[in-house]
Amino acid sequence: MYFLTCHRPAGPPATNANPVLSKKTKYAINALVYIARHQEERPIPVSRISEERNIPLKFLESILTELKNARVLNSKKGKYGGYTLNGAPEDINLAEVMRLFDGAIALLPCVTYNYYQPCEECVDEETCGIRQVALEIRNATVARLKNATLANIIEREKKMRR
Amino acid sequence: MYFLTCHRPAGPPATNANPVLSKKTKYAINALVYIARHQEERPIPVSRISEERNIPLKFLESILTELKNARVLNSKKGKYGGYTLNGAPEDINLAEVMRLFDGAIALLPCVTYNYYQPCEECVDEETCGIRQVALEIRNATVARLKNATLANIIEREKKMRR
DNA sequence: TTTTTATCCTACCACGTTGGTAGGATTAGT
DNA sequence: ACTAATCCTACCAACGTGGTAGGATAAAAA
Repeated sequence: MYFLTCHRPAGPPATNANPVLSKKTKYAINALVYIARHQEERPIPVSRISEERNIPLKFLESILTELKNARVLNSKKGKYGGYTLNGAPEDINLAEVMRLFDGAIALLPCVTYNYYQPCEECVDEETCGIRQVALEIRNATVARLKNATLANIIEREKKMRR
Repeated sequence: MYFLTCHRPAGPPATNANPVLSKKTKYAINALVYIARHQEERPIPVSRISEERNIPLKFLESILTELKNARVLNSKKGKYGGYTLNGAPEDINLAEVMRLFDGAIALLPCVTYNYYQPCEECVDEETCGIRQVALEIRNATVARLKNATLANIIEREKKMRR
């Protein structure tokens, strides 16, 4: 799978690296995968995930609280408390998580579903060529993100290890 | 083409609309399309594009200068000066423009080509399941963006008008 | 019932990026 | 010389990101 290797060759100075996913979202995904992997045991406390995945404790705390409020996680307070998944690993996907923290998944605000708003500078949205491209990209991206459930990610990682 | 309609129904409060493309990039694309459409005439001054497409003059000025420095546009100074495309409309695509202004096109910094850098929190990049998903999305997105040349966008818009 | 170990809640803040504005220097046709 | 363009430097307000600090609350174990 040659296309999996994309280490940077000699080339442009690599200034402006501006990835789409916020750290918050990445932390959230990492934590969810971790929890999904260790489901059989007791609820998992934030402190453990923080140590194992090297995520700032208090920041991660706020993230998991948010996931709990969104009903992605269950929480149990007190000693031996912690977090568990609210659904099956097959039912939690990256689209959901990204939408929760980073909002819309789209190049343009006018092609989002949950957060629609027009482009101010747009003269005619119905015949806007850029919009069409953005819409196709959005549809393809969302489809892939929905397919990427926690179970799917764990499965992928198992395959890669061999 | 039902999937082209995506106006927002009753639902979540539509707070966090966080599209990927910066205004700078959108302005750039709009300006480029405009210039491509009016190529036959004299070089096109910033002021005209600013008025017609409703883009702040001084801001657009800086954008077009940047496009010129990147050799996407030619400029001609002085009276009756302005901007012209440096290449054919078939040879200027959205991937190029986006990379110029917004940098990498990717969900994660570890799947970018020109701007590669590892995820700090990543334990093992080679077997990272999230990375695989992000890489597939990147490849699909870049392919579509490269296909979206100025000529292609104009063609799309012509079709839509009918 | 006290201690321990969790979640949960509110407030705060430094830093960088975005989306501009202002003012003028330079260049080139008429 | 005038006019109409690009080009260049500097500045700035507002906002989002990525945190930190400190404690209130809850529950299980001792």
